[in-house]
Amino acid sequence: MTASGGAPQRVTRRRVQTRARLLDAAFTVFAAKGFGRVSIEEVCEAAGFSRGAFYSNFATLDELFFALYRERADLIARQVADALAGDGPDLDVPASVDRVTDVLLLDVDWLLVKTDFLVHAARDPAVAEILLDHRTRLRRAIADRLFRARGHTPVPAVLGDADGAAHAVVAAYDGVTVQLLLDKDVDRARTWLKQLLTALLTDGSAHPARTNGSTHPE
Amino acid sequence: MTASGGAPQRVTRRRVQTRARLLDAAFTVFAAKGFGRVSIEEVCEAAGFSRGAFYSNFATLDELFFALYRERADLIARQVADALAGDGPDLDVPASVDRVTDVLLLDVDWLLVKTDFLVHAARDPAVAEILLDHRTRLRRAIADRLFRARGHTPVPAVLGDADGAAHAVVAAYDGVTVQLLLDKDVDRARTWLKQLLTALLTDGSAHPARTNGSTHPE
DNA sequence: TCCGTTCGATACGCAAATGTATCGGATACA
DNA sequence: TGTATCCGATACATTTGCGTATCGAACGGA
Repeated sequence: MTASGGAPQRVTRRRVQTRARLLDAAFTVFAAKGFGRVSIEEVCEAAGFSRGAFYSNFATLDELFFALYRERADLIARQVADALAGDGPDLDVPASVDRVTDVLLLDVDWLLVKTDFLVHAARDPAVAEILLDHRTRLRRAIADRLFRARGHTPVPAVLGDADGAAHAVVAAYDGVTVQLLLDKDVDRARTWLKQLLTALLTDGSAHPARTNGSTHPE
Repeated sequence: MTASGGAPQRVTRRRVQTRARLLDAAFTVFAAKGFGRVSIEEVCEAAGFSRGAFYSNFATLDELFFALYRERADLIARQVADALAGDGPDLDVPASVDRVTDVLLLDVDWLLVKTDFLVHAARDPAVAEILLDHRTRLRRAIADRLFRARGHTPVPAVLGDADGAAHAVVAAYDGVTVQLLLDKDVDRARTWLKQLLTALLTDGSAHPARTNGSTHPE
C-alpha cells in the first residue's frame, strides 16, 4: 500500500522518521549520481533500509523525488523570505541582494537536484505547474519588496515595473546557476550574481565595488 | 568493436548514413523522454534499426549522447556566428540582439537535450570541460562583437568590460531558457530575452519598444 | 560479374531492478 | 503487561535492458 493510497492510515512516530531518513538519503544520492541514474535500492541502501521500507512509504521513485523537492523548496523559500524581511519596511537594495544571494547559492547539491527536477518538469506539464507556482511565488515576494522600495532607491530599470524586475532577478539567478553547476565555484558565482543583480536593479547609477581584480570571473 | 576503438576502419557510405539516422532518432527520443529514461533499444527502434547497428557504431549510450551534443552544438554555434556577422564591421546592437535571440530560441527540443547534457556535465568534470569550452567560445564571439561596437553604441554597462557583458548575455540566455522549458512559450521567451539583453547592453538609455501590452509575460 | 570486406540482424546468456507476498518484530494503546 | 496493529525485512517471480557471438546480406573495388 502506498502512502498516497486512500486509507487514512494512522501516522506513527516510526513512520515519519524512516520517511525522513529516506528523503535525506535520496537527497544525497540524487545529488551525487543524478535522478536518472539512481535505483530504488540505492536510496534504500544509503538510508540503511530495505526495499520493503521504501514501498511502504512511496509508490514510485518519482513520488519520492517529488516529495523531496517539495520539502527542500519550501525550506529555501522560507529562508529567502527571511532574508528579504531582514531589514525594516524600507529596502536597502545592495544589502538585500547580498543576503538573498547568499541563501540562493548556499548549497550546490541542492542546485543539482533542482536542475534534475527542472528536467523532469520540462517533460511533464503537471510537474511543471508546481515548479512554475514556486517561481511565481518567489517572484511575487521579490516584486513586493521592490515595490516597497520605490523612492527609497532609484526606480528599478528599463525592465518595466517591479514585476518585470523580479522576472529579471529570477532569470539572473537561473543563469548564474548554470555556470556554477559547470565550474563549481560558489564564491565566483556569488560575486557574479550580486554584480548582475545590482546592475539590473540600480539602473546603472551605482557601480558595484570590485571585489577582486577582474570584474568577470574566468 | 566500437567506433572510437583503435582500428582505422574504412568509413563506408552506408555507415555514415546509419550513424546519422541513429543520431537523429536519438535527438527525437531524448527530447521526448529525457536522456535518463531512454534505453538503447528505444533509440534503435526509433531509427528503424536493431541493437546490432547501435553497437557497431557506438560503445555506450553516453558516447552517442556526446556525439549528438557535439553535432548540434556546432550547428548552433555556426548559426550564431552567422547572425553576429550579419551586419558590417560595426554593430547595431538591437538588430544583432534580435537575430541572435531568434537563433538561440529556435528549437525547444534542442534546449531540452542541452539541459539534459548540462545535468550530465554537472556531475562529470571531463564533460563539463567540453561544455565550458563551448560557452567560452560563445562568449568570446559575443565579446569581440561588442568590443568592435564601442563608440558606435553606448559602452556596455556597469558590468565592466565587453567580456563582462558577454558573461551577462549568456547568463540571461540561460535564465530565459529555464523559464521557457517550463512554460513552453517560445514567443514570450524571445520577447523577454530581447528585452533583457537590450536592458543589459544599452545601459538603460534606450527603452525597448513594448511589443504587446505588458512588459513582462505572466 | 565476382570476391573479400563490412555492416547490421538475430539469438543467447547474463545482470540489474522492479513489484509483490509473506513473515516476524516493534509499537501504540488499554 | 497483553494484544491488535503497523511496519520494514526477506524471498521470489518477472521484467527489462545489456553486451556478445554468430551469420547472412549488402556493398565496394577489380
